[in-house]
Amino acid sequence: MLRWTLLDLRDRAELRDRFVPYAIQRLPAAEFVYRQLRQRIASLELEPGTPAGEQTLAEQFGVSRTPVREACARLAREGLVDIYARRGVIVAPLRERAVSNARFVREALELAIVRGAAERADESGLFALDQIIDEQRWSLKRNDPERFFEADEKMHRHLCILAGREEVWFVIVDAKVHMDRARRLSLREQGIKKLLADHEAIVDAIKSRDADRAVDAMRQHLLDIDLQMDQIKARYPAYFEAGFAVSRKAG
Amino acid sequence: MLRWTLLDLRDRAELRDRFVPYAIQRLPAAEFVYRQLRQRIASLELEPGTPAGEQTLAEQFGVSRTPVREACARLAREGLVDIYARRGVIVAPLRERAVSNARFVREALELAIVRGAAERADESGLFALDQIIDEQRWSLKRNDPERFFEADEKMHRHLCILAGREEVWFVIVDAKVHMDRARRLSLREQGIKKLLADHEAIVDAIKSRDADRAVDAMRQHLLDIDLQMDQIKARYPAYFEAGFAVSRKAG
DNA sequence: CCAAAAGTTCTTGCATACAAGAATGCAAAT
DNA sequence: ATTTGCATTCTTGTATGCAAGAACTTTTGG
Repeated sequence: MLRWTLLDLRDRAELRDRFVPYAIQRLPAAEFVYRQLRQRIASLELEPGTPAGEQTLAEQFGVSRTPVREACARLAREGLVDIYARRGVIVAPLRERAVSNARFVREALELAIVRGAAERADESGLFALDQIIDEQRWSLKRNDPERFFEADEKMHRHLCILAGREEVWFVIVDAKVHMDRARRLSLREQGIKKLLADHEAIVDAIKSRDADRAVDAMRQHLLDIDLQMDQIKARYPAYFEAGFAVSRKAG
Repeated sequence: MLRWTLLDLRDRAELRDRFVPYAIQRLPAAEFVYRQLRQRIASLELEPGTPAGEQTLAEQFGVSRTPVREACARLAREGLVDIYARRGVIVAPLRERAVSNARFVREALELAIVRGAAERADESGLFALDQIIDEQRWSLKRNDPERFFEADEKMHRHLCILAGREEVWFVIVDAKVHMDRARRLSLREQGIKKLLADHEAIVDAIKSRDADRAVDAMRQHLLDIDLQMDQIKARYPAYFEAGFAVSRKAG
C-alpha cells in the first residue's frame, strides 16, 4: 500500500497550538508569522497605522524575508494590512465598509448554520455547547475578555460542526476578522454581559429545536455590531480610515 | 498633498485583462501565475491528478520558483491543488464534500444577495442585467459554453453590485471554484439550456421586485448541481477523489 | 525468495542577493 | 515664494542557492 504525506498547510497548522516556537513543532515559518500577525491585528495589539516593513518583521521573528513576505501578502489580500510603495506594510485602519461586508457575510452564513444546528445537532454536541457557555459565564465572572473571545470563537465554530458544515467555519473566520476589531472597541464600552445573553438565547433556541427562534437570536446577535458602529466610530476616530495622521518627518 | 500608491494586489489585478503578458501590464508574476493556474484548473483544462512541480511550472511560465511557490501556496489553501512530499504539486481531484460545502456557502450568500438585488436594484442596473442575459442567449445560440460561463460569472457578480455588496463577490468566487469544475462536467451532459432558463427566472423575479420569488429561483438554480452530482460522479469517476490511479513507474 | 535497512534522489521550505520603482528632498528656475 | 525636475534612498518583487525530509531503490541478511 502506497501512501504519501499530504502537506496541506491549513489542516496541518490547525492541529497545532499557537504561541509555540515553530522550530519545535515544525510549524512552517510563513504560517507562524501569518498567525501571529493576524492575531495581533485582530486583537488590536497592533493598532491601525502601525508601520512594519518586511525586513523589520523578519528580524523581529528571527526568520528571513521570504516567509514574512508570504504572510504579508495574505494579510494584504484579506485587507488587514495595506502595502504602500516605499512605506512598507502598515496595519490597515478599520473600514466601516469592510465591517459592514463582514457582517453581511457572517449573517448569511451563520443564519444558515444555526438553522442547520438546530435541526441536526445530536445530544453530545448539545452537551459540548453547554460546556462552552459555562466557560463564557466563568469568563464573565472573572472579567477575562480574552478568554471570553476564545470561548466565543469556540462556540461559533462548534455551531458549524453541529450543522455538519465544519469547513464553513474557515470562511466565517476570514470574514470575521474585520468585525473582531470593531468588537474589541465595542467591548470597552458595553462589556460582555450583552454578548453572553445573546449566546444563551441562541443556545436555548437550538436546544429547544426551534430553528426559527435560533435564527432570530443569531440575527439579533450579529446586528448588534452594526448598531454600535456609530458610537465606536465617534469614540475612536483614530482607528478608522483616514483618521490617523500619516507620520512624516517635520520639515 | 501627500499621496501613496496602494499596492492592493487584488484590486490592482482585477482591473487588468487576463491573458496579457504580465511584463507589459506589470501584473506581478505571482498573481499572473496564480490566475493562470486557477483558471486552467477551474475549466478542467488541467485535469485532476495532473502533476506539476514548482520547478517545472517556473520553467513553463518563464519565471523563478518564488512567484510560482506563492501561487501554489494559495491554490493549496483553496484546495485546488495538493502538495505531496517528494511528488510535488498535483491538481486536486473533485471532492464531493468540497463541492457540497461550496454550494452551501454560495446558497447562503447568494440568497441574501438576490434578495438585496430585488429590493434595491436601480433601473440602469436592471438594464445591464438584461444585456447580460442577452449575451447568454447569444452564447446558447452559438453553442459557445466558454462565453456562456463568462456571462454567467458576469451575471452573478452584477447581482452583488445591484445588492450594494460588490465586495461579497470575491467571497463567492472563492467558494465557487469547487462547484465550477463539477459544473463543467454537468454541462457536458445536460447542456446550457437549463442554466439559461434558471437565469431568466431569477432576472424576471428581480425585475418584478418579487424578492421571495427571486430567492426561490436562485435556490433552485444552485440546487441543480447537487442533484447532478451522483450522475456526474458515476460518469466521470476518474475526476473524483481516489478515482485516479497514482502514476507509478512499472516495477 | 522475502524482509528490512540504508543510501539515493527529488521536492519543498527558507535564506540571501539583486533589480526595479516610487516617494522624498534638494536645487534651480520662473 | 512656488513649482518643476532630478538624484537619492528605501521598499517591495524576483532570482538563485542551500538544507531538510520523505519516497524510492538497492543491498544485505535471514
